[in-house]
Amino acid sequence: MLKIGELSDRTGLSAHTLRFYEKHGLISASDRSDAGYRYYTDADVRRVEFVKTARNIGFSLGDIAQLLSIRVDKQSHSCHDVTEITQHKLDEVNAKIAELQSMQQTLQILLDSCCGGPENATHCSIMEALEEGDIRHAARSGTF
Amino acid sequence: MLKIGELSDRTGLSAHTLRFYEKHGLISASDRSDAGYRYYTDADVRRVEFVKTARNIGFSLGDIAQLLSIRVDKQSHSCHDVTEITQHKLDEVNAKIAELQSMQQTLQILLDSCCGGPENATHCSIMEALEEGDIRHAARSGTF
DNA sequence: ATTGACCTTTGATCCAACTCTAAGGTTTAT
DNA sequence: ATAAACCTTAGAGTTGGATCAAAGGTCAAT
Repeated sequence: MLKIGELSDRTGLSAHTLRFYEKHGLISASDRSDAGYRYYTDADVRRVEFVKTARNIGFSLGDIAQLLSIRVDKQSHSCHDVTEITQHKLDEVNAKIAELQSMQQTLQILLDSCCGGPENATHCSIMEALEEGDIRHAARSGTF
Repeated sequence: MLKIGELSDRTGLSAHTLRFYEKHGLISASDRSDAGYRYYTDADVRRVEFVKTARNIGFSLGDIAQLLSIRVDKQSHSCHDVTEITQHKLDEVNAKIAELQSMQQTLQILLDSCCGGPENATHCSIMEALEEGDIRHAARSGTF
């Protein structure tokens, strides 16, 4: 049985983060000491590792909650349930990539248009382009 | 002289957002009525459009503040100053794209490995991969 | 017995870029 | 004169994923 600090050492997630995940229903300690210390079993460790792997791939905590609910009762869920979550995430990622590629192109065009030298910016073509506003459509939604 | 609602109509930015930008020093009204109503000139409109264009490309408000300070005194700034901001943004965008492409690949591999059918998830290869944790390195930093 | 490392909780703070609310004052048209 | 549509401010809330602080309780080693 591991205490939270030991679980933290083992998983590389901070104790803060582990408590945060618990608060959000992703993980829990199998037992508590009289003083309230969390004690984790090997099964708990595996669950935390599962969360960590999913998070590293890019799944949100909400996605992970869904994956965990499948994990604890695989019988009642289908492969389709799992691929649906995965496909949805992939769609999100692809949309974000497309958006960023649009920015990338615009930025590259701007850079290509400007000398980038020590000349003063009175006739800087980047500044002119921003002034004109005749920039290709650039998608924008999420924060970046 | 436009009131904030008229500027909002003209630029497509909400009055809330215009006030928000003002609070953050990006824009301002050239004048105020006795009652405190903001009044905007054509020059103000051009500045707001500049902000909007830069924002649409993907520059952060902080970046835009820098670009604006160049804009008001182009003499004292060089093309290099402008390309530096732009290049920095491009580097950020490229880094983010690389990260997302890593996620994309991982997700695609997972999807390819799974039948996605109505079979129960007892032997789902996606679940197994998450369980094993032997997933290729996936970069992670910002929120997504 | 005391030091220092650990653990507990609730609740606050951070980031960016808004978005909205509350509670009121002003302007314009009828 | 009164209603509708506008405007003002300070400040709170949103999202996601942490991250930290305060104030204290517990435990292992010396």
